[in-house]
Amino acid sequence: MLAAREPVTLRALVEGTGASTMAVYTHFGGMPGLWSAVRQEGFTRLTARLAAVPRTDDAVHDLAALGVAYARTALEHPELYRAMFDAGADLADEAAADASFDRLVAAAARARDEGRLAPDADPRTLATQVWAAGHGLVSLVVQGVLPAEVLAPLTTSTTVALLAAAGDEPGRCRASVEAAWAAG
Amino acid sequence: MLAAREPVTLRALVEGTGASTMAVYTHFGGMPGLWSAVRQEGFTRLTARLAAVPRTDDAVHDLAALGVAYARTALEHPELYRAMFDAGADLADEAAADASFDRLVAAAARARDEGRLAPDADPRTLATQVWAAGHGLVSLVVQGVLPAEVLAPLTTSTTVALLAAAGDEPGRCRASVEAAWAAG
DNA sequence: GCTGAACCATAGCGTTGCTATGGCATGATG
DNA sequence: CATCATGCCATAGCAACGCTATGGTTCAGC
Repeated sequence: MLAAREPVTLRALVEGTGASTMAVYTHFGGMPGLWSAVRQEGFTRLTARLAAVPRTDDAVHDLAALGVAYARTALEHPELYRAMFDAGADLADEAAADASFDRLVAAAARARDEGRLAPDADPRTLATQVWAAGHGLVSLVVQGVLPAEVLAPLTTSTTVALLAAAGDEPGRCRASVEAAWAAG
Repeated sequence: MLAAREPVTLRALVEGTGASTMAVYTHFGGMPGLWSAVRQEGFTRLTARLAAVPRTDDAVHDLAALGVAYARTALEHPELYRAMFDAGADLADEAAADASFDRLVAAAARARDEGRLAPDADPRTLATQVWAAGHGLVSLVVQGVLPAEVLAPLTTSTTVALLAAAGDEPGRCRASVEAAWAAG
């Protein structure tokens, strides 16, 4: 129903499944609980996608590859992505969302430890910047404000700008990030 | 009702106004039309806020000041900001939103023309990057994912990174952007 | 074979957005 | 001045929404 852009109503949901509306309440405790489960599933899929990103010997490439996987996941199921970041929604298992973010922090830390970034660069700050910028671009694309074609080039240049500001050599950085987008 | 975080229902809206539900339909054509008008009002206010940003002789400072005004406006009325970028909503007058963006593009173009940025820097691309990154940070703060305290420093460093990548001298750039946040 | 708990189908409540209808102004026209 | 046309809104009611109370069904454990 999300993919078909149909309004997700309780009655339409159980229609055809042979179950009645009560089944939703016994299993999810109501409509908000169902949405919470949907978001949970979204973050679970996202975490699985990020976990499947292979580790290479280029930490900056891997950091960018996480961003690529993030964007691809979001664009594959835009409605799910919007549901994940829907307002006024509390996530039952916040660890799922944190796990994805921690992977980004770890990649940034590795890039720093391997000498690609300045020694005083904060991986957490950098990861937050990359994530927020990517989230902003993906959000605008997902809801049609920006065309999908600009996502790759804009995310690339923004990521390169952030990493270069953190100490990486711009030319080498751009090569790593562009390789990640080409591979993904 | 937005500020009080009450659910905006048609019946609750007309209660106390002496009018009936039909008034909403004659003036707005229904509930979607009313939300469209709310978003319109949001963009109108945003445009007014950005128009009130004074022009100095530092184009980079002015560009950052637009970002500060944007963030301040969003955080003052978080529910209005969320409504403005709500999914599945078509804006009646798209020119209002474009007007705000054009101010950002103009500021970037001025920075380039005054020699702060590289001659081949594209103002439109840079403006889109700054806007998307700011939108991402503001969105995450507005819905409580990130704490409000990180907005100023993260927006500052991201903006500096993007402008530095576009050719500005990092130290001078940071001074300009930080001055904008201190003034706003 | 009995008991207790878990689960769900049925029916119905209150509220939602929305529409059909009719009454009441106001302003132009003869 | 009388008449009609038009725009606006109050009333009443409809279909659909999320949700709950109730009772029937199923199945594991003793």
